[in-house]
Amino acid sequence: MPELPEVETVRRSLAPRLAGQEIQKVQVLRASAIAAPDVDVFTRLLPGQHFSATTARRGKYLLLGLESGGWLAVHLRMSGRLLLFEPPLPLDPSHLRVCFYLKEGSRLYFHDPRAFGRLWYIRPGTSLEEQIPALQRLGPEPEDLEVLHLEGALARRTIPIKVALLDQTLLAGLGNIYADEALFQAGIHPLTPANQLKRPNLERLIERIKWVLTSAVTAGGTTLRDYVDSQGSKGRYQEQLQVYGRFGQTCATCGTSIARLRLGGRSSHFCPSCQVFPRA
DNA sequence: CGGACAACCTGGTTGC
DNA sequence: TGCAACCAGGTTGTCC
Repeated sequence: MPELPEVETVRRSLAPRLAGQEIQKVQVLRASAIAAPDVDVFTRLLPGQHFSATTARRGKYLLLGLESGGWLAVHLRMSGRLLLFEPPLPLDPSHLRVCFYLKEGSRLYFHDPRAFGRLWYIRPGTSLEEQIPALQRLGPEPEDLEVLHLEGALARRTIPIKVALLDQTLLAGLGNIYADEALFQAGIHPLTPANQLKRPNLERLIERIKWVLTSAVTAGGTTLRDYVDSQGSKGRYQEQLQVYGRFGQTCATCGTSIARLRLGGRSSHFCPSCQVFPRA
């Protein structure tokens, strides 16, 4: 489900409501939802702790600060949701994976039908990178992305640019929806070998990536099916999608029928006229 | 190292 | 209607 804009929207909707709240009890309904430490340690160390006003996001990882100096880290993967509500539970209880009972009465729910999502408790004084190895391999945030970095990272990569954009070690936070949208806006065909893109094209691509992600954050993310923020509100960026999920519909720029192909196991949507495959 | 692909899970949609 | 096949916003591990 969530890419950078959705994770960021969850962070913003959660931060002010969670700050200062004390965890009274933690109930883990599916052990595999806890990546680290062991479930019994997780449920023992968190009660009594207070959420601080500090939250952060790195790529698609959401980081919730604790006053102890520790962190609760969350990756929503495909279908995860973090919701802060007063009881009763506003969701299908069969997909509830973790429940944090807060002292003031509300509850923080980790709800995840597909069960790919993961939570970590990072002890005070322990580095996030130590507990979450993927964090240290993460590429730059899109807002910090510079053309020289991208050019260097792609120099030996012959994979399609679309597949490269989904590689979180290259660039953190982009997923299938926004990769398709950014390539469309940059006029780049998704099959273009990554190392064939020259600097002007890369500059345009970077600019469009930043634009798409910023616009999507402003719109509160994209809700295709499941995604909602921590208050249950849907995003609105789906109204602005130009290619993703629009197979067979007309391109708003030129009227050509939007095409779809399978790349790296995922669907890619593009306009065959606006996004021209480079000639050898 | 780069690249292709299966695996992890569950539910919704499509097609016969 | 029933049921199999395929699809889904992500990441990781394995194999060549």
